[in-house]
Amino acid sequence: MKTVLVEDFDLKQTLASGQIFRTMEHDGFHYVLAGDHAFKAKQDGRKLLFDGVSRTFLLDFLRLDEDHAFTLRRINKDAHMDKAIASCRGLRIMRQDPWECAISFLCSSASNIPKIRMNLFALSKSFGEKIDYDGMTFYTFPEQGSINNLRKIRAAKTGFRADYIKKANAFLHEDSIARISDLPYSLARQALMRLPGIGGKIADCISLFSLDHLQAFPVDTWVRKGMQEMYLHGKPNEKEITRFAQDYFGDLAGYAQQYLFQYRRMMGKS
DNA sequence: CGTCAGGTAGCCA
DNA sequence: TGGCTACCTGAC
Repeated sequence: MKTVLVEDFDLKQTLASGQIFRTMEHDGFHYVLAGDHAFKAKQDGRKLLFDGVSRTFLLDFLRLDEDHAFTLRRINKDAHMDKAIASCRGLRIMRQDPWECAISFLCSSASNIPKIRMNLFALSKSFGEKIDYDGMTFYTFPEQGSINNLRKIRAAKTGFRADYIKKANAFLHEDSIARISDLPYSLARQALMRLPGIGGKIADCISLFSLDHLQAFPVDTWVRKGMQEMYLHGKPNEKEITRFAQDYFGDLAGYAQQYLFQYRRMMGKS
């Protein structure tokens, strides 16, 4: 078991913030499946115990290489943010693989976390490769281009999203992903939105969680409600919400979104 | 049983 | 541009 010292980090909170879905708890550890990695981790105060991946991978994946206190100071703009930060302080935005992230959020439309999770475990089992880790059997996330059988995509209970997934599989090969990864935020967003099934919200999730565009501000139904109550009032449309958020929170708008959203979920508001 | 989800596309005014 | 609605499926 390896150890790394962490500051302003909360593993549980980070893994449970709706960024990734292929996780499970077992025997006091969090097991995380990401791409073809399987690892486990456990936090004890400032000590983060982990096994299964290199320290380099872990620090990058969990964004432990950034000065998080600085990030939090920059997004702490008002009393709402101050409260959210106080209760979610260790939440980090992870750095996922864009391909897995795209398929994950294609599964997310009009769905919920348990179901998205089920879809992704099923797709991995169907198209990925078996890996035995720590006495358990897991599956890697399918390689780019390999999710190419509509019948099997449907068998993963993806419903009306199945065609979107198949088309994304055809388009998102190594070259196109590399090209999109090199684009600035607004162009990457536009490029992603050319794929069927990817609108503004999903494009923003992919931008924020896998392309290092921390200014991306995904607006889903919960964020819309929250922003309406806290900042905008009336009936703002998605464009107005986004514009406000990016003006107000600046280039870390996505971080602010994660905190407001997570805080709201913790408070159990609906 | 209906209703409803962490959205999007397609259709219509 | 703005306002509908259908869409698979599982969970109340």
